[in-house]
Amino acid sequence: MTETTDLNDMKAMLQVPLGNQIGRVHRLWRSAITAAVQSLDMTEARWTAMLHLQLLGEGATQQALAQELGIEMPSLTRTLGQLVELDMLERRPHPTDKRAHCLYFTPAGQQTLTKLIERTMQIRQALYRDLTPAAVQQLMQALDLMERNARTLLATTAAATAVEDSL
Amino acid sequence: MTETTDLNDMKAMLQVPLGNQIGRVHRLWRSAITAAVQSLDMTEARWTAMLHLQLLGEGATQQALAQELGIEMPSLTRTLGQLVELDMLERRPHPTDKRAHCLYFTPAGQQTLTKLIERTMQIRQALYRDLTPAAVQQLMQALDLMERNARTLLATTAAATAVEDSL
DNA sequence: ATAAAATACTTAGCATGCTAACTAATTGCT
DNA sequence: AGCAATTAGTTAGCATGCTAAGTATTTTAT
Repeated sequence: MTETTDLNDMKAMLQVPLGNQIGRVHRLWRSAITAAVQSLDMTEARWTAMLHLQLLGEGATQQALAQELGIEMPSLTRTLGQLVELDMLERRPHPTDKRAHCLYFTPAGQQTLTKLIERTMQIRQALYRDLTPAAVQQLMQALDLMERNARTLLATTAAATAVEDSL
Repeated sequence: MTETTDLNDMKAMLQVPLGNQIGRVHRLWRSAITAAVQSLDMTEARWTAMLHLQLLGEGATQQALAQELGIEMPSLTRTLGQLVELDMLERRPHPTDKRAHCLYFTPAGQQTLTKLIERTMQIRQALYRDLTPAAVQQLMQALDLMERNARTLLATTAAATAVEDSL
């Protein structure tokens, strides 16, 4: 009996469009942030870059920041260009590597950062409403697992699919 | 002591860049799918529309499908245009409402759908690897909660921010 | 019965992710 | 030392979400 139930559970699990739910929550979360910070000339990509630069510490390279954010360099390049244009950040030459740039906040950027931290804290609070710290923890762990699984999958799928289609 | 710990937990929770993790997993999940179905001329938006049309049943309107997908009409219009172009779907006039279109699979669309179902099942299986059905369930519940919270927040934030900024 | 409001859909254009392809600098191998 | 491979960054262009604004139809309210 238990075994049957487990199998059913497993089957049911595969029907759940979890990926879509993740996408939906991501879009909503993005909207919520955008609404809260647009008056600071900030968009999702911009405030994310600002906050994560602070986490890494000023002086980080673009490469390091891209890694931290989990996005590709070209995506970041565009956003950083905007932030420089807005006088939030500046790119300084790397002390030893002439290819690399190091990122620093401008005074205006520092001010904006402070407000940003305040507001995103508030938004997180609202989004996590009714979620226990334990639940957030679990959520994070489950997402980490899915991230690892996805990376593994990506490393192997392309080739396999090509073979399959040639049949 | 317990109280202090709870407060610390709460504070720690607010530091977690969960939103970013959600975005990251979403992008990876999208990549995994795209890799698996690109040989069918399918992209994330396209296969999602196909599968959810099947869930709703043929004959659904675009509006109904947009709701099911959790996206806005213009996003869906574009994707449906592509699917019609690819001879996967057709838009037929609604029997009573001249504004609306009803969606149906073409024979080619039916065939593609079958393969799509197979492959996405496989991918889900891979992504859920090491996650128990209970964990998936919890993940889904937590995401639902966050979705509701985000919707509530969105309904109120814009106005509040405007006021705050005027100070 | 008719004018106003709402609804289904489309079109146009922005934001942000991506890959592909390029330059310039660094590292590594012989 | 010198050429090949790698790495940091950029540019160009696609995919897919969005909002704003327009058209045609339907519903609602007077």
